[in-house]
This record gives sequence, structure tokens and C-alpha cells, in this order.
Amino acid sequence: MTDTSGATDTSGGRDAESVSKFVESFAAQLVEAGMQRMPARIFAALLSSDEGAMTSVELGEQLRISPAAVSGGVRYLAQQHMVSREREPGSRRERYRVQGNQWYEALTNREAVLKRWESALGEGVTSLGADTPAGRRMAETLAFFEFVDGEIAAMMERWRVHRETRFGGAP
Amino acid sequence: MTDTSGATDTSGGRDAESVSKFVESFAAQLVEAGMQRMPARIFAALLSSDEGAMTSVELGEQLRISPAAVSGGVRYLAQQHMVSREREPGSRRERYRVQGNQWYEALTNREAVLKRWESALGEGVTSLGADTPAGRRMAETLAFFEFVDGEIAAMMERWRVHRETRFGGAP
DNA sequence: CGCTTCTTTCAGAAATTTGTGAAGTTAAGG
DNA sequence: CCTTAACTTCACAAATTTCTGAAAGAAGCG
Repeated sequence: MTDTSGATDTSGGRDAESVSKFVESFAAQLVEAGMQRMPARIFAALLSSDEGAMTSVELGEQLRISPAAVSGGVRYLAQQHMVSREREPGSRRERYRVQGNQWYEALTNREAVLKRWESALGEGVTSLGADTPAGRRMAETLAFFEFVDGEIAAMMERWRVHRETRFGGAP
Repeated sequence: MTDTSGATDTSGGRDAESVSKFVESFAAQLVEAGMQRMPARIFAALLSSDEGAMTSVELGEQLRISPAAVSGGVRYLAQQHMVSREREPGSRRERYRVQGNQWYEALTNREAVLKRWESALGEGVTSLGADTPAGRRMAETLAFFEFVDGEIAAMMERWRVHRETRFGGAP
């Protein structure tokens, strides 16, 4: 089965090549935005799978990477809550799943990041002096991030509503 | 002047050491969020300067880096619109300035990034087939980013208002 | 015009990051 | 229990990135 003619499916895409093309190009964007290469590729592969889930072996085959690389990449993604791990009961085999909305909730949950920025800025304000020009600038910056923090939560709430009306609210 | 006692200013901070401490710790956060090290450090230094602007030489001295590193870092920051360059007329010496609000407008202007993601996702939808499960998932993701796009603009508008009432609208 | 002062570019050394093979660990199933 | 299938960890080689010194390029100023 190494023929290049009709491939698996000509009707709506889904031949190995067009999937791979998308995976690599989307992963490249994620990399450019600061994600590491392997996590990005793994994530893109999951996103473009029909089930939204793949096993270690499947990932390794599609991306041509070692089990070790899959393991590392998946661990990162799980830590970031961008994928979740499942085990089909009664098998040591794991599947990694991208949970519909879960992942962009995670993406917007730069919350942790924002919190750390805020904390660093707060220290900056006190250590440089709240009454100095630099201190005032940082206090304003801090206020901005606090504002954003709150806004993002509200935005995600609006998204859930918007989504329901547009896609007929899946869970 | 290498004494460690009274330093330059004991009233509100602003001795070289506490500035540097803040700079490095804030830069570290930026790095963790994906920014390269030099740009991050340069940016943090500018942010914590009283004038909000420094020359090449000042940056080099505070951060202990070569002129080449300053040049590279500053170029990156300028491309991202996080700092602007000024020249005091009649001198080849340049100053790099963090423009109050300009920079977080830039930060939220991941607009370019979002656009590229959207375009990649769009290609994904057509290439995988809009009627496949994977295609639908990606279409929804795409919708999410389009939604975010719009929301961010609105959020920044609200911020400007919020800011005026809180800080007495500077330009 | 040529000197001087800044900035930028470039090639390369040093450090860091990345991905792999191989060994190690855990649990399912005989 | 022992075997086997899966995932994880680890040390290291390769690739990439990062920063520097040196040279080159502009632009003010005499």
C-alpha cells in the first residue's frame, strides 16, 4: 500500500498526505507563537484526527518520531491541560485526546502566566517606589493585566453562549 | 564608587541592585512566556527606567551585554512594536522608548498571529473536508479564534475608558 | 572632507535545546 | 509468577540558538 494514485479517499481529503500537510503547517504556526516543536506537532495531529484522539503508536507513526518524543511531548501538553489522557479499560495502551473546547480554555488560561507577571510587576512597584515615574508606569501596567484577567473570564463566558447558538451547545 | 552601604538612594529603591533584581526577575517571566532572552531583558530594563527610555550604551552597561546584542534585541522589539526608536535631533545616539500603553496594545496584537492561525485552520477545514468530524472540530476552533479576534478589540476599547477614569487619561 | 561617534552586520565559539536509542518500570494476561 | 506490551527516563550526539568581537557602515561636526 505505497501507491500514490487514488490514495485512501479522494472525496473530502483525509489522505495521509493532506493530513500531514495541514499538521505540519499548523504546527509551524504554533511553533512560531512560542510552542516547542514536538508538542506543537503532536497537538496538530490530534486536532486533525477524526476521533480527536490517538495512541502513542499512531502519533509516532504519523509524525515519524520515537516513543520517547511522544512521551515528552504529551507530558507537556497534559501539563498545560491542552490534552487529556485516557486509557481504554483493561489495556496499558493510552490515548491522548484533545477535548473540544477544553484546549482553548487552556490557551486562554495564560492565567497562571498573567498571575506571575502581575506578581513580578507588583514587586517592581514597591521595590522601585510607587511614587517614582518608573513605579507609576509599572503600576499602570499592572492595572492593565488585572483588567485583562477579569475581561478574559467574561469573554470566555460570552463565547460559551455564542458557541451554543452557533453549534448547538455540545457539552 | 563600589561601596555597598548607602548606595544611590535609600528612600524609595532605585539603587542599581534593586533595579537589576526586578529587571532580571521580570525578564525571566517574559522568557518563560516565550520571549527571547535579550529582548526580554532589554524590555524589562526600559520598563523600569524612570524616563521609560534608554540609550544603547546605558542598556549595554546595565545588562552587561555587547552593543551587538543591544542592536539585535532592540530590532526585535521594534518589529513587534513594543518599543519605538527616537533620536535626539543632532546626534547619532538613539534612545529606545517603551511608549506607555503602546506596548500592551502590541502585546494584545497577537492579531497577526491569530490571523495566521485562522488561515491555517481554514485550509485545514477545506483540506480535511468540512463534513468530517475533524473538519467540524477545526471549523469550531476557527470560529473561536474569529470570536476572540473581535472581542479583543472591544476589550482594548473598554480598557482605554477604564484607564482614563483610573489614571486620568494620559494620551 | 575627514574625524569621530554610534549603530549594524557577520562569522564563529559557546551554550542550550532537541530527539534518539537503550535500559528501566509498571501492569495486564496467561 | 512469568511474560509481554506499553510507557518513561536517561545519557548522549546532533542541530540550533545565542552572544560576542571585529570590521564595516552612516551621520553629525569641525
